Amino acid sequence: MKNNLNKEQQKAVEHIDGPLLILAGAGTGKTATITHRLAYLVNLGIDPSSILTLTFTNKSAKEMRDRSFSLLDGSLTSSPLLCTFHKFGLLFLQLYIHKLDRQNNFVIIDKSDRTKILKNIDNSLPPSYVSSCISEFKNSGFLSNGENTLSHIKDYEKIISIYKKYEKLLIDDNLLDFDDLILLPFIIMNKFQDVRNEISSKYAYVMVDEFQDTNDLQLNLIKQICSNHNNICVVGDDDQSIYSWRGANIKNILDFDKHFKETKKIILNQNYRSSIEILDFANDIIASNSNRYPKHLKSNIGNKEKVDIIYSNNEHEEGMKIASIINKLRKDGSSMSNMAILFRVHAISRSIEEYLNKFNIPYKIIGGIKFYERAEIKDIIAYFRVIELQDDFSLKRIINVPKRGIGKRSVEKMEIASKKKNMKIFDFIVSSSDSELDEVIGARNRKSAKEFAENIHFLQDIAKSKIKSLSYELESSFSIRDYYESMQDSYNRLANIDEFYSYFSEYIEGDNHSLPSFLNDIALQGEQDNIEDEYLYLMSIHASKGLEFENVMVVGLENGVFPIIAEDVDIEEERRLAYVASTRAKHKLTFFSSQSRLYKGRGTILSPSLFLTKGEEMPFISKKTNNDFKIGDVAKHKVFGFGKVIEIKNENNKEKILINFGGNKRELLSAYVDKV
DNA sequence: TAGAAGCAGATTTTT
DNA sequence: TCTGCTTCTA
Repeated sequence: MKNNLNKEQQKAVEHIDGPLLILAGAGTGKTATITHRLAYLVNLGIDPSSILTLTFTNKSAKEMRDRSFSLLDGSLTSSPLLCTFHKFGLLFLQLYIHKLDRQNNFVIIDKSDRTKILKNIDNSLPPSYVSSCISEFKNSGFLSNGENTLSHIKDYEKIISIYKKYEKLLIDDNLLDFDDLILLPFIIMNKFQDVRNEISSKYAYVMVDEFQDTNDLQLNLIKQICSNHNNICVVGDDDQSIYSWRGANIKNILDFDKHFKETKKIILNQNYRSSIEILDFANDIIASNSNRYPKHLKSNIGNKEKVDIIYSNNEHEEGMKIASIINKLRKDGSSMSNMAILFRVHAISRSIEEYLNKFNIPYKIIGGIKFYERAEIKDIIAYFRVIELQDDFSLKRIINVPKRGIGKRSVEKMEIASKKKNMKIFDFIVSSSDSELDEVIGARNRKSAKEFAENIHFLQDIAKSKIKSLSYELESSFSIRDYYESMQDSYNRLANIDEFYSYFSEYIEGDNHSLPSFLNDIALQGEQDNIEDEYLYLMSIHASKGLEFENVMVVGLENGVFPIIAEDVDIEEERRLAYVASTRAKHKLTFFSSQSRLYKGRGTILSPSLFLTKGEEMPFISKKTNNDFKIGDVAKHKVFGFGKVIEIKNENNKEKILINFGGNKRELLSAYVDKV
């Protein structure tokens, strides 16, 4: 097996039994190490199918699969399982969900489906808030009928009651949300020792990527899987833990040796990505954190390109500067995809876009609505699901799309009537006589419901006999194209649908690929944001994790923007974000900081981020008391200069003064203005 | 049932 | 300031 690993990486690769924690700093060859280890185990004669590797994203699962398979030169006798946590949960539940008296023809719902369901149950609390509470419950191992440690939550009683209704609805319709894909496997293994033993002996070697991002439930799941052997190898970087707000618990990696006794720890320090200058800066930032394993990244790449900090007076000046720098790089022949613009909050990208447009710089923003979250795609998927499963949830989505007169009330009536008969709505439509159905929804709606069911039956036959033409037949049976054609934004919608169809036909032509497996696969499929050469990419720092660019520009380095300053914000996590952003850069790193910015609809005066000033100056959260201004006093402001105080008022215990700066009147908090 | 008008809320979003 | 959602109106 060819390899050019360093000593520490090699040590990690050759560790076989017992818990191993690999602390891999940014750019230290984490993926190389994990994939080499996988190949190493296989080359020792260990059955590949007994090796389980878990990741968080489809993208990294694919990358690891490709890399480890290429190391193995096709010498595999069986396949190692290398997939996301959620995919593992899905595969598990297909085999074992019957233990909970549920069937394995479940449908996976996404976040917006869940919000919609919650809204229908009770709209008196914000559904998104309830949704995140439910996630929190599920991810801390809370069961709908069990105990919990979260009773301090606001509106607790009410949320629990919504939660119980929600769970009942999921069970009745055999739906699973994303959290269930982890929670239910945990519950099953926890309850049934035989299953736990079976799984643990099947997967005798377990690896987990990005371990710093695991939540409590995932850790517990891993413990179950490893209960027979403790052969657990995790890779991660506590300094890159930036998902605490999604339940990720940094303690999982910091206290790893408490969870798994006799852990061997290997630290990868040698960075192969960034220049010394960039690493010095990044090391310097992260060194201020106390919740971390002390470590210091090293690099042999010196290029004498300093880390730049560029200040601007406002966001326009900043946009202009960024666009001209990029334009110059482009003229010098640099590929657009070698550069990236990163920000903490999407809201500040607008002003930059304005100037990129002015300079004709082609760019793309990563983030926003994902392909599979688009309404038109979800509609088509719902049709496919009705064809395959006839589940109520999908049926309700499309029974009136395109409009066929079966409105909300009619659906409600059918739902009640079908529940009485313990049937799916679809089966109720099919099996009821005309007069029975007329009693529920009236003759006119009965006609279109029956017609709908006939069309679905026809498509079911197509799915069996010539599945390749399913999308074509779906189009013509339901005039779906006409429906979207009439909508605004029809061009994009139709293009999305076409893309979906072509993905479907590609998929279906593969080996052993059926409609059910297609539906399961796409349920967990995120968008593959492939970086294309001809575009400059703009993205949040979160979205940049795992990527690298020659030239990285980070904008909005101002207290209150980055770092965000608020009561519930963990400044250490903000610092980790600064660390992640910095370590994306290979050759050149530039920070932009503006003295004012139009933010949340207001022109705001801002001070340079404490990540740049090392915390020497933090007026945004300063305890400075109000100045004792009088009308007529001369005041000095760091940006607006000298002016005369013309009005003083007190609002919410804050002194505000109106100052005349040479004809320009501005109202400012007096704590930000000096008396002269 | 589409469009207007009014309103709150604005951090990140691997599955 | 802008967006997305709810409520109102024709």
